[in-house]
Amino acid sequence: MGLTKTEIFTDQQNEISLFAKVLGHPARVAILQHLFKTNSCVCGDLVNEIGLAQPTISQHLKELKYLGLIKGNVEGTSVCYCINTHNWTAMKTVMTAFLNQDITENQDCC
Amino acid sequence: MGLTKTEIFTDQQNEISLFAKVLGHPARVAILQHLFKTNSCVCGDLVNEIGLAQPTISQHLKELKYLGLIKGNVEGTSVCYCINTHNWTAMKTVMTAFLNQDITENQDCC
DNA sequence: TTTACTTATTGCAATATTACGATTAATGTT
DNA sequence: AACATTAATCGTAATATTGCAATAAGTAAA
Repeated sequence: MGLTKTEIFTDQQNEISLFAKVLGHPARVAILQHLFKTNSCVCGDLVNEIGLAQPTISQHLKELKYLGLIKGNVEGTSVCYCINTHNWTAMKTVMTAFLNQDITENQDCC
Repeated sequence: MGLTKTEIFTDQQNEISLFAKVLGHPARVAILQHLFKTNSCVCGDLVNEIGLAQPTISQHLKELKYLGLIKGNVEGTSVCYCINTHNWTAMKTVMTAFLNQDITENQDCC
């Protein structure tokens, strides 16, 4: 099937998994790290920085944009991409809450 | 192709994306949340709790185990699964460091 | 307007993921 | 041993993802 049954999970579970999924590819991790490092960036830079073809990078950027983690503005013939700090912070809040679930002393039972 | 070019990324980028990837399915998020909530759990409980078939749950458990986030011990005819707190903490450290990258004031340039 | 430059989109091939029925393996019970 | 119970594995179908060549679309400069 390859089709995730999202309807049987809570909105929260689906939200966490969607955020995690978009971070689940090293190219997208690399893109985000590069945007954090340089503050501002055009797509061409990313094609040079990362070793993937331009259409591939463009596709990854599209996914990051769809989830709202980055935004892009046209600047002449190129496009300036950067982190959407508001949405990044919101994502961080969701993910951190999940990662910081209480590990009680009863864990590691087996 | 469907084949990720891991060789062109850093070990850190690949590690982050692997952790994120395993969290990138709501069933695995739900399994982890259930293990956190109950401290100890057999697979049968998870099949009842989550609405997926037993082989599907078993497959998701296998992936979580492969990444080291959970461990399972045989207890009679059933298997007791629980969070591997040591590895969970290690994963949390890696992911938190990525999520907490500095957002400088120069961000949101576009 | 022609040319150059940059990014997006399309189309496609290859691999990966998700899900589950059927079966197997492993253990406990009678 | 025969049976019951539980989880893992196998096999398979359907969908998703990744990657890129080719092309299109958009803007700037000559």
